[in-house]
Amino acid sequence: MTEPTQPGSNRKRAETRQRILTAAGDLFREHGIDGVGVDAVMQQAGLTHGAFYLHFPSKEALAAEVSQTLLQHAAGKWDAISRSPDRKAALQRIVSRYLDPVHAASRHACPLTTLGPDVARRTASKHAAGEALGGMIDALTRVLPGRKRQKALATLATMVGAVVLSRLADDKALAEAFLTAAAASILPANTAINRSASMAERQPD
Amino acid sequence: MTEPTQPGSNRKRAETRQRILTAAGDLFREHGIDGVGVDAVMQQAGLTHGAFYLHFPSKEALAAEVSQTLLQHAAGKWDAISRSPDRKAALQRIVSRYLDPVHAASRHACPLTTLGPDVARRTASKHAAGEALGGMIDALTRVLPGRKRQKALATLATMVGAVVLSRLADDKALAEAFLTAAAASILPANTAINRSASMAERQPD
DNA sequence: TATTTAAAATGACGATCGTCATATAGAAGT
DNA sequence: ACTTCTATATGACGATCGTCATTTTAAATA
Repeated sequence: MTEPTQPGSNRKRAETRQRILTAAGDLFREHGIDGVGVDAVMQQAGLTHGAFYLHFPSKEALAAEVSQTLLQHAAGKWDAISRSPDRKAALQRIVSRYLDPVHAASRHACPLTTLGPDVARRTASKHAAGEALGGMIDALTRVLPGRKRQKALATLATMVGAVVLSRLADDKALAEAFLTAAAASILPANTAINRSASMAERQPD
Repeated sequence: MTEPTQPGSNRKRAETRQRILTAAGDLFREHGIDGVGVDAVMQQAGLTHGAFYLHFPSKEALAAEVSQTLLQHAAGKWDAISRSPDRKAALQRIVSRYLDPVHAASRHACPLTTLGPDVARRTASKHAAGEALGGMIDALTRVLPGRKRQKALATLATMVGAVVLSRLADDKALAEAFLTAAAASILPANTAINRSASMAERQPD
């Protein structure tokens, strides 16, 4: 037994690394990647800024790994749900969670909607996020009636756009209207949206 | 004729202001609002950074006005097109231009797709963009079959999301697939997409 | 307990950030 | 030609940016 837990104290090292990663994930989504400095990330992780370079070679590398981690987490959840035998219920669950007003407005909203353009501008982040994005598309394809990939692409676009616009709307009623309109256009007519029934958008007929 | 052009040299002043505005519009869309400094904006406008505060009280105010201006420009174009008697052709024109692969990937893509989250984080910018956003929704409502506002909200979400995802996709084929999938889901089945017919997404059946 | 090793803290670097006080220059009006 | 005004340029401020060399702390080994 020369290595009880790991060669060195590798476990603690990995834990610290993970703390930095989650701190950055929260702050990046809230203020944008360029809106957050390395020192703010380290402070939130409970360390001083100098220790950052013990764990990551650069802020750019951190951004790439955050993009990947955040998106992989979302893709994993979708993947699990999408393997349910009741595909109709699975789709309903994915969509209504994604478009839930509280979740859409929160700091933990999908990174595609809070960091999309930021990631798109960074080659490394873009590439790191590629695989997870594919996973989300696959999960959506699996639960959509017809299982057409093209439909999944359009559906994902509708969901992402609705949350982006909902966050951008200055008026609360409009913010919710984007979400319910997107849900109505994706879900079959009979299934309703489940959470926080707000019905902010009223339309004759 | 005591004021041939304007009281002072107000015309030149307004021109300079406009140059700053367009320079900021280009740079912000390319690098994000937080990714561009005041001096970079002024340099692109052909001035030194100190003169900035002759025209704007702060970078925050500039960001708000840029958001408003860029979105108003887009809303104006949509509004004009949407008043065409041939509503079907108008819709086709708006959608196929927005989802054109060259335009979507360009530096001049819709500010909703390049600056959406940046604007959403800034109260002033958010509020400044509100009216123009309403104009875009109205224009879309006008040309959509049924003229339902709810449908317009979902359609706008699909368009915005498709361009965001297209810019984020690391693979060119996927980038174009998002755009054509969105167009196919918005436009009636018979109308086809007009530009740069690439057909990157192939699907049996 | 003494020694080795790895993680975190400290403090500094050059650059850039947003902001502004001051100086210059050039046009307008007399 | 002389004065007034206003647009722009200059240069500086404190703060923060990303990065890293150096030192301190603490854990593991002997």
